[in-house]
Amino acid sequence: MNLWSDDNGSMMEAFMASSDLWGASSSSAAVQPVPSSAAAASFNQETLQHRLQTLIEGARESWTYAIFWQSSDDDGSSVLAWGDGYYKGSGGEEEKRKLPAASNGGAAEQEHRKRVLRELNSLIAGAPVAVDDAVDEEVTDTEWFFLVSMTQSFFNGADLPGHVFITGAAAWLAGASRVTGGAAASYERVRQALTFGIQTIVCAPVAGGVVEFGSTDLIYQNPNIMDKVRFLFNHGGGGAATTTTTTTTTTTTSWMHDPSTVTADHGDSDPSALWISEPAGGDGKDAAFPFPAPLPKELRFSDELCNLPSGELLNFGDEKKTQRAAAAAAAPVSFSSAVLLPSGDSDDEDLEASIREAESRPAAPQPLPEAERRPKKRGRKPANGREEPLNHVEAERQRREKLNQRFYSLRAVVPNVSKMDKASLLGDAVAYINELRSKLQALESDAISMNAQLEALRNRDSPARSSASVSFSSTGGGAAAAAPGCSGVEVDVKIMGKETMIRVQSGRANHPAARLLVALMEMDLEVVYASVSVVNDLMIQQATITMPMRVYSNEQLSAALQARISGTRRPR
Amino acid sequence: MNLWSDDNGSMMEAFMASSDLWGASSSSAAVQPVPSSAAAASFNQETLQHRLQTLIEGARESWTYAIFWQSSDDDGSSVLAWGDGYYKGSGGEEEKRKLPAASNGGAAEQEHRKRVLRELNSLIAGAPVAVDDAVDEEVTDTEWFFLVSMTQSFFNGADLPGHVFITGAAAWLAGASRVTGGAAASYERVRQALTFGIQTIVCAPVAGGVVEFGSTDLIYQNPNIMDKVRFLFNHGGGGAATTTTTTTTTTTTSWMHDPSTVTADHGDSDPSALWISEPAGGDGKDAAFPFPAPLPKELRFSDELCNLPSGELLNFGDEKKTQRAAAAAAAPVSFSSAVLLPSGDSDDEDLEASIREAESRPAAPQPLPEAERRPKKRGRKPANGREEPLNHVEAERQRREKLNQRFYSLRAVVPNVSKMDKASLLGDAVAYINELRSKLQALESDAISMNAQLEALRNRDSPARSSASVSFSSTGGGAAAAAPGCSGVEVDVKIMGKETMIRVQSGRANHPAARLLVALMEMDLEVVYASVSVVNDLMIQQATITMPMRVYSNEQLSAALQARISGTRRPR
DNA sequence: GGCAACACGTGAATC
DNA sequence: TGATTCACGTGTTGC
Repeated sequence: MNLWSDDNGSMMEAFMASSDLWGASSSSAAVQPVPSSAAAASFNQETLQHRLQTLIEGARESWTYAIFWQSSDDDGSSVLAWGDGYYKGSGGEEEKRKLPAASNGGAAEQEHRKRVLRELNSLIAGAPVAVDDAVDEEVTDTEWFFLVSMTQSFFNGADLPGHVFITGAAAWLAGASRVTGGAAASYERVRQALTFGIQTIVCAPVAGGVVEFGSTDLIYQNPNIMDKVRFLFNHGGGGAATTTTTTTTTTTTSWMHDPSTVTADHGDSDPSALWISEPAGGDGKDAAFPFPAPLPKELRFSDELCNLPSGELLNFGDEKKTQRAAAAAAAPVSFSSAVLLPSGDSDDEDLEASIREAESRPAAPQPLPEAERRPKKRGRKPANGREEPLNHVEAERQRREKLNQRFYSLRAVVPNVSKMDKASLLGDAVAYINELRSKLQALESDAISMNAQLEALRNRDSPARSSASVSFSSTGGGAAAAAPGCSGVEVDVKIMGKETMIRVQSGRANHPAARLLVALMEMDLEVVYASVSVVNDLMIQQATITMPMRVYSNEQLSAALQARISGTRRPR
Repeated sequence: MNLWSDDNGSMMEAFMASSDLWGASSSSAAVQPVPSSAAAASFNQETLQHRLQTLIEGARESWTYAIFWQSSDDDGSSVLAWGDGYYKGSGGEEEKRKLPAASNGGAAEQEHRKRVLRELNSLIAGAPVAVDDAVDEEVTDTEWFFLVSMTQSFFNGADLPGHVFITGAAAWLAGASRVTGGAAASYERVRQALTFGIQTIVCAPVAGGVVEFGSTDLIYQNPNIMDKVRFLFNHGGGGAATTTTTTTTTTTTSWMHDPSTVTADHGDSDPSALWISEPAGGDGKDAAFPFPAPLPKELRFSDELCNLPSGELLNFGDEKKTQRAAAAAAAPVSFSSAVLLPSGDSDDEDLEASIREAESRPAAPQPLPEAERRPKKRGRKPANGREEPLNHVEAERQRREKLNQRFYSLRAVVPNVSKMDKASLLGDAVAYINELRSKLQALESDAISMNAQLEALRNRDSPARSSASVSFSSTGGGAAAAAPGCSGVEVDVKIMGKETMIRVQSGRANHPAARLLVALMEMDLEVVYASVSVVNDLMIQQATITMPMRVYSNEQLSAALQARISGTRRPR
């Protein structure tokens, strides 16, 4: 039941872009005014709309909606306001029947909703043309909840999104229908969601705001969707380990980067956070929901997940797939109504597509449906005639799926990914690995030297030390007047007992003094005296350092300093 | 000029697999016997042959041959012997003309070579049938060099491959023709290569042996091909940072994992080693060689390399592309001769393919060839009729190329990749990142605790000081002698015209000198004089800097320095 | 409308 | 021989 599928996608974009007009609308809905929703267009590196859609549509759970709450903290107090949203609707056929009967509040409420929608529609369409009978469809609870959300905002950490944004800790509320009196219900938004039939609501902090998504189903915590959030809403800030679980019924368990587990199952599990599922509760009122209670996570085996039961990994949101799923609900209906309302006639002509979509989503327990699942390609030539390629196509689909899954995982562990595309991700991953590695190397050498110092300090009580030797540097060796191609940095080191004298002659460019001192710092050598002088373009440094218990040899020292001073790397 | 293209590839495999017979052959070639070449078939996770071919064929430079020297150190002494090889030949048309005239040694040598080849051929074909006139083609120098290589082996680090294998450091010898008396010529293999017209020879250590490849062209060092070596010859051992440059004419420069640079140009440069090109020399006798001297590396810009001049990144060896290139030389010739000899008639019927291959390899300077380059797809439906998709196809090709390049780079920095496929690579990369991260975290906490211990031990000797400690060891601190705000750092700044005098008085702990100088560096203030002295536990720094055009005010400067010196952040 | 990025179906090659 | 991986050309979407 997909609203604004591709057919009216542009219309929806206009709808979203014009949301700043809403504050001026004479909407009679009892909601607070929108503070500054003009931010929707300012976040433009791929439309938010599309990312939300990707997030929701690709998931194997059936999420109902997704919202990006955008922070606009230009003024002192931060405020989260509607950034963008995507409404998918719940499962499909039961929504129309169930919800109006349940808690819709009767005719008056419906009339109210319709009136508001009419006004909104007229705002979008520019003129109030022919939208009257467009909204005589019933407005479901979740639709209404979603639409009303557009008008809401949260100041200074207020309510659930605000809290998540301030604390930087994600929240996953599931099964709240059974604990309406619980702690989470203190949030107005959660309470509201509950009354409108949302059973699961998740808020995750992202760059510049909070992503909230929810479902009328009971969905237990799983990391994949959080990976996806991080991937799609690339938040460089916040750190990669800020997510935390908060559940209404279970204890909070945060799990940060346990490498053993991640390494054990080879990157298929979420590397940044583990969501402990709540085993109890949830009388999943939607019996068709494919993941009963302790959803079958794929922590199955270590090396490769090539031999998965087919259909297990089909959860990557992509254009075609979204279209495919959306095609089940795309119905011939008047244009402006299609924007806000799902068409009532769900008996569409594209029956196969809906069937396929319905049976490809629930991870089919049988190994392969094989003969069914007609591909029903959209705009491709089927090359029909063989039966072999159908299987091949499926296999290839799964291979791509797996690859994308891996990309998600990689994205989740690499911070500061510059762009969203795969090539950049790979490049950034490489850079990140190198950064990590060099950091590790630096730390390791630090640790070694510290260890040596520690040892030295400990052993200083017992007077059995071997110092005294005075050796001369090996680098310069008299001639060595800046060999061709070399960097023109001369380093002389004289170790004299506990103290060591260092003389460095270099150019004056690139801050050699800072380099020398940083190098000494990183080797944990304390400076007792130093002088820097510049004559013409030559810089001459002289330093005396203390090195209790000769941690480094003469050669090590001079080589290290030489490298650090003449190196291209700029210490920071 | 592709020997053993796909058409006779199986024949070539048989040829290679039967190489253990060679020791028993009555070959009259003056070469040492092969010790144990039966290893060719033991390295089976993708044929070596194919990987060598991929390595060579995909590169943008025109390599002539590639050899895998396999180590068989089952017995105590290690020995490198012929593992597998791939011969591509040089450019093409000039080979036949130039080489026989140059140094072939005349008719006697030719007769000798032909006789050896005949024997080899007869060994392969099983019976000496009709191979007589097959080898009346001239045997070029490089072909001969390659073939003779099959019979060679290197004991215990002897010669260039042995040395590379023992030291684990790659070697890139280029332009050696001008320095025949140089150090590299002490290697017999290099000398031999030179005499047979090889101008560039590269040896890289890989898992279980050494990959050697060479060219009759002068090819300067570039990291891409090394990435590819690492990717194709997945060496889990050896570490990813073992490569080192050795050039006959320039000084050796090794460059290990400089993270700043890698981060700066965003993973497009080779992350593991930088090959300094030799700017001089190289009267590139092949004028058509596309990369003149300081080959245009892509260290061009920082963020993304989307807008490359098209055709820049075409260097990934792949089946189709290899086939395409090979098709240029596949000529109708007798079977057994085609195995060892290129057919003489280079005027092939597949003219378009050769043209396309010839003009797609040299990175075309013009933005896009546009109308030319007929796709000439092999088994695909062309959907001809439009002219738009041709460009699209090219763009897509380049996108894939870039992605693969990134995969190579990633592969190069991730050790222990379990399998060769992309999905495993990604998974392993994720695991590796997490491993690194956890290691780093552990080390960091170790460092903190060690630092605390160190501090404690140091303070035990002279219990008179808790003053001025800018200790960042927030962990053990206890009373945290360094109260926030009063860090015990005094900064005086006097701006006097262009020069500015700075005086800093602080504790001696935590390297305040380094902090000061780094702060100055980051504000881009050049030091003309500085002195650091320590009296008791007090450090007094004095510095004179130049500040043309008063960029900072007195207050800004002193505040910034105060913050940086007393801050907890340790500059790196 | 060009262009970049992506997923898809498909042919081929490998094990 | 079936499974799996890969690159290619193509359609599509969003800027």
